[in-house]
Amino acid sequence: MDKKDTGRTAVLLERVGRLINQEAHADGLQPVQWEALRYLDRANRFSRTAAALTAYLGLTKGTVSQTLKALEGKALIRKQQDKKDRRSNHLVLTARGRRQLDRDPLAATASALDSLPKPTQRALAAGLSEFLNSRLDAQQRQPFGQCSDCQYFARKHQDGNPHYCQLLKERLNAADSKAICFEQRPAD
Amino acid sequence: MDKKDTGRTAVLLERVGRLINQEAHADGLQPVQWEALRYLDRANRFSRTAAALTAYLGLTKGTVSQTLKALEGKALIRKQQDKKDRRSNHLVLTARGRRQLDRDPLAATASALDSLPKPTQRALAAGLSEFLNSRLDAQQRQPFGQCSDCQYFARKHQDGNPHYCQLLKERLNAADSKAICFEQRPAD
DNA sequence: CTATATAGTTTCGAGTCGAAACTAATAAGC
DNA sequence: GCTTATTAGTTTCGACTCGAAACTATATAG
Repeated sequence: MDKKDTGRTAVLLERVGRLINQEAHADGLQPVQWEALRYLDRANRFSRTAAALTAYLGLTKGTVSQTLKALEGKALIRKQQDKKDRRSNHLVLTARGRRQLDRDPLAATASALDSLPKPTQRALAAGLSEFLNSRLDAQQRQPFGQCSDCQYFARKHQDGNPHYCQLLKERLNAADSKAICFEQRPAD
Repeated sequence: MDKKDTGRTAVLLERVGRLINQEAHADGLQPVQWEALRYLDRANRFSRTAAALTAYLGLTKGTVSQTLKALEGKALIRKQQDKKDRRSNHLVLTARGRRQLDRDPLAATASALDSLPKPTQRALAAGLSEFLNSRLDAQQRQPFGQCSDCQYFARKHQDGNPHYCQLLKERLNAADSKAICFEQRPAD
């Protein structure tokens, strides 16, 4: 693979991104609105805030605020004020929001991926993940990896006890541990 | 790789697309404007029209018309009326347009790709290409492959002569043959 | 010689996005 | 305590993308 080839691959990435974006218009939702719903579905309870979503998407907070307003208007999410810090809101998927995710247009992408040969699938996933993380790192953006792959994650804190986050000093149940977290820092 | 994994990969694709799009804002040009310049740089002489670009991008002709107007306003392209069919214009990169391509923000993407391990690079390129073609096919969109990989391509039409396109009935020089074509249909 | 198809433009309205100014609540310095 | 950041989030504005639909002009088919 010489320089011309990687240029070719970069164009390929651009085109695939554009294609997916075009397919992501569905049910009257914008691509970025779908992305927000997906995020809220996968983020752990510490990460379901406008600030974390802003970091995840790499947009400005003003832009994200508008997206959330639109989603709230469609009754797909709800804002719930934090008891301790009354500046901040927890974003909650409504039942309707969860139902909306059943019609996620990204399912078409996933099923197209699924019809590729398994080794191709694995290579694609690994390559994309490596590329994404290297770019996020270069831009000093957070990786938003899984909680259980984090350096602050203590597995089975004490025997029989739940897992534990040494940064946020919080207990983590099984679901929490598989969710993505804005504070996540990959272990090694 | 089960269904959940492909869902994960689909999200990865979405995020990478979004990231590249964000990086693609440079020099006062919009991502789609860069994409048009790149297209015009790679398309053969039969494919450098608004109609072909419209098919390539998968947008409506009205939208593409605006993009081209903007590029013409910046003196990066020129429209040149076809002698035979006066409805249609040939799009020509100006010298300035060609110089603009030297500052293509996609170069950052390419160099990030280049720093991945070679096998990862190859797998990524192959996987993306396979995925893209399968989606384009599903949407009945043209693949815009290289002229020389086309079923209408006659290599060295007669000994010592240039290559030849059996669809457009035109001679093809070496550069033409490596360019992308809106009429391209992959051989087998 | 009219019908229709094709290449492209224009106008409009809805939406994304960043910049910057803004409110309100919390944390930090002294 | 009291002032001064800092942080969470909203609002407003302007530039831009995009699709839909109506439009012009040229070419082709019956």
